[in-house]
Amino acid sequence: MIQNNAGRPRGRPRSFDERDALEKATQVFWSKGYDGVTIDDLVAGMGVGRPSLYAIFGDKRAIFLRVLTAYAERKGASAAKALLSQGLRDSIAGFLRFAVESATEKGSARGCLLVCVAPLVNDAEVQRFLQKAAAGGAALVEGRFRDGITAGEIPSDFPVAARAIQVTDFARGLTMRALIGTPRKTLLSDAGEAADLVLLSRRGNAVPER
Amino acid sequence: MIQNNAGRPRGRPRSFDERDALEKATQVFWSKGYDGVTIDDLVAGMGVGRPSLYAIFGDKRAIFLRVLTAYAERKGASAAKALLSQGLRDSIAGFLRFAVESATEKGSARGCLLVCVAPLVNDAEVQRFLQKAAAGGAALVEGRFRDGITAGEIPSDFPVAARAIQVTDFARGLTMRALIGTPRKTLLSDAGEAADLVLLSRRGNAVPER
DNA sequence: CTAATTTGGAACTGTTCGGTTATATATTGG
DNA sequence: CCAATATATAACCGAACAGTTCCAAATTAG
Repeated sequence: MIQNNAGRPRGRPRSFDERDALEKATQVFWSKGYDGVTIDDLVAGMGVGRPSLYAIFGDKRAIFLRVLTAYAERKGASAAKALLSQGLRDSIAGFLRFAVESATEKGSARGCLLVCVAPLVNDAEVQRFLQKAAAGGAALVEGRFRDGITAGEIPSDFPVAARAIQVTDFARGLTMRALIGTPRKTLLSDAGEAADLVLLSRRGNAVPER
Repeated sequence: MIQNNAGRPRGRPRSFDERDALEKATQVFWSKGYDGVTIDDLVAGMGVGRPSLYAIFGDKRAIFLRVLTAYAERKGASAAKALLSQGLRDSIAGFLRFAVESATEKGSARGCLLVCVAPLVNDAEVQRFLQKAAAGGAALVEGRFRDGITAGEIPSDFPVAARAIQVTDFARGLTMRALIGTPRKTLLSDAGEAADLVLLSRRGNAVPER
């Protein structure tokens, strides 16, 4: 009773790290899609034995939900960081560049779990989650636009909500094109031009570079 | 030997129409995704017996390739038609509106076989096809922009290639959002704003309505 | 009407899959 | 060292699946 604080949990210790196993599961779903993944794929990819997998993580759907939330959290944090660049144009360009880079990273599958694979999962809870995530992403960008207004980088009548959605739609488009094999170079260039476009004022003058 | 021109092909007549069966197969793949579809799904959905299915259409991959090409042809033709509206802004808006409407049609699955489903198919031939289709779509829009220059609707230095790609990226973004359940109304509104955006001149004045 | 031809339906076969069970292994508590 | 606990490995089971075979049904040719 006294010895067991911070002590190990009693029985045979696990041969895997739970977070690490979930990250590996992310790659499995990411590369094969939800329906394309079998339990054996997860067992092999996660380095967790079948019974342990069921006992600790649950079935395929439960694993996917955990993977999805963890992935969304990480990606959301990175995206928010990308938006923090000095200068509005660099922030938006950074956001889109991040989308492209993470969708074309070597050693990982192309595309994005949130953008490309999760939407095809036929599950109400997943769909709700994606709607929340999409709204969150747009809100993040919209917030950066608002800050840009405060900082005088864009006029106060800048249509922040509409442009924020357009930025996220661009991210989706670029990410889907990454999935079909469009080269990173092309997408990075397109991301830059998209950033320029969404910063055009309605009256038409491009936002000046900082 | 003389009677048999235009005559029926000899044995027991088919109980299904080949084109119709392929259209039904389209809906099956569209709603369930490639990996989510079993042969029994196709048998049930197409109204074709299992042995006939294999004999006439081949296996799942072969069916999907036929479905994909037929779908792309139809969709490409419809998209081209949508681009033919009088006035450039109506053309681009019509293109995006068509994307949204076909991705939110009642009685059909949401999203788009080309944009949402096919990119996840792990198949080199499918990927090549999608790259061609993507390039074709962008070329279609770019051609419309060029016509707009000729007609004096946009200045001659309008960045036709970049904006064409942006239009197709918007279409992808809108279509993916349709898939996760974004309401048609919202998407239609966003499509309109996207059309406005891509028609802004680089110096910033919106293209005047015709 | 009969033979030939083609499709349709049902059943069959070997494989893969999801999930569970039985048992061996590693660790803590006493 | 022994009991208790927790994980790992392997094997197992029924269901689902892909693809084929067999035979009945429908049609044409003669």
